[in-house]
Amino acid sequence: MRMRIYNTLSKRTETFEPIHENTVNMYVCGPTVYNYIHIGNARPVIFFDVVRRFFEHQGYMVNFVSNFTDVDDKIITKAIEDETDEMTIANKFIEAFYEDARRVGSSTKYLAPRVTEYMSSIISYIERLVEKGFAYEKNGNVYFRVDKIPEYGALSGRNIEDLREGARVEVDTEKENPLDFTLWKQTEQGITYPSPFGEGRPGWHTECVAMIHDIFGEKIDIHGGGTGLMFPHHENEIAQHRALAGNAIANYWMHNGQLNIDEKKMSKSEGRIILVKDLDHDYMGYRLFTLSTHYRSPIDYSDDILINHVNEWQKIKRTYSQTFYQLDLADQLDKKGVHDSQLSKIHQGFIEALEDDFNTPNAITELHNLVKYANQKIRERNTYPVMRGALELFDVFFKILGLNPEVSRLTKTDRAIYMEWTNARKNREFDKADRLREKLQERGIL
RNA sequence: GGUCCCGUAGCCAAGUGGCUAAGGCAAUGGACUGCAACUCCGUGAUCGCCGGUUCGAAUCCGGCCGGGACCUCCA
Repeated sequence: MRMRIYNTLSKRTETFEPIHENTVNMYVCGPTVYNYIHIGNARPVIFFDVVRRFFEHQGYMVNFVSNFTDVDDKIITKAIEDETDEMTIANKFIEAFYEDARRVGSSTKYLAPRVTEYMSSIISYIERLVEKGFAYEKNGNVYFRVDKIPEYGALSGRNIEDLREGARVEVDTEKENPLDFTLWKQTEQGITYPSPFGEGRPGWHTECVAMIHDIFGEKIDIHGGGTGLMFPHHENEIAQHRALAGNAIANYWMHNGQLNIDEKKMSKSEGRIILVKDLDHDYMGYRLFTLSTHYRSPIDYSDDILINHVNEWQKIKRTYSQTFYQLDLADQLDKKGVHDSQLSKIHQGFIEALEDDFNTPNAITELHNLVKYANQKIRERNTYPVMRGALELFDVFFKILGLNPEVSRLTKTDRAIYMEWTNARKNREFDKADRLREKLQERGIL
């Protein structure tokens, strides 16, 4: 079976055809580093990590790139507030981002270009847009001529006419068209960079296309990000790249739905915001929660819903560790597992779910099926080869989903306590058995 | 005002024209257990409402009700 991906640009589910055989070149819009990330920011961090893991599992070589926006008004404001410089703020929150990404189980081993490292590329990209007549300079500011791109709006399902009608009264009369967006901004406050248009800063929309152009040198396979970026950010990226290269930069555009809190969009001003670092629950439970809804649907966060998934994760983890420990106790951990028809069926269901536009909820259903099956085998006697097979399958699923049960081999002490407990129960020494049981529970073995 | 999305059991959620509408959490009955926990087996749905298309609709079309997003460099 081939992978199928819903392409926001065509509004259809398409079979994935890589540009280069067995390779996936993908780019995901990263954060503006002026604050700790919130749980909504974590959704793409988790989801696209799974996308990468699954492609890799399917034998693709994945070149994953996700940027850091480290030049931005919000960073400047934050630097002034904290009486420091922009670089300090950016560095601090880049570190914090990596820490949060690891907390939620996502890999941080990928290329993460920063705007400050690509300034000359961004400037020359803008220059070329001006040369070709797609952009114009006014008083040190450079704007993109939206009218020059007939397809403008195709990604987000709008057209220039609708946008014009809906546009609020624009104070900025410098623009030829209120919909034109800023490529370069002449500024006095905060860090500035020299350019042929004067001292200033780049607008937000050029960095991704300039980086993709520089790093990949051509159109990429997948461009991803949150729905909130579809308009105007991704629309503007496409417009710029159509202007220079005549294509939409990426063959497949993927967008993850928004995360809401209590059915409303997260809002800092209304105090409805939860930072990843402040989430006082099991992060694997949070990851499971995120993956339990299809990525394109909005997802609603509440403490109750999260606890629901934290419990779910506890159960999965318990089954995994019980399978692991029982095999360990029987010295069967290093033997090869047997994959019976039931395990094969579960495995196949899991892969098919993910091939179908990354249907993680259905993949998780197969994980539950595996949990049930493993538990049944634990209760039966002499099923070690199948238990070992189940454990191997758990490992495959966990690797793809980025879940980590953190179970390691029993120590000598662990084994000794376990044996003692078994004996105490056999000898009907229940007081002793209860004390040992408590110990085993503390060690997470029971 | 313009554009668009969603409404499936107490909660989360899959399914988007066709066998008895997946799965999980919670609840509850039973089995297992020295007791318990864990686990296993069982128990739950007029698919927001009304109408239409069709041999057949949760799935398509229309209307209504309810919730939400975007049109402001918010993932």
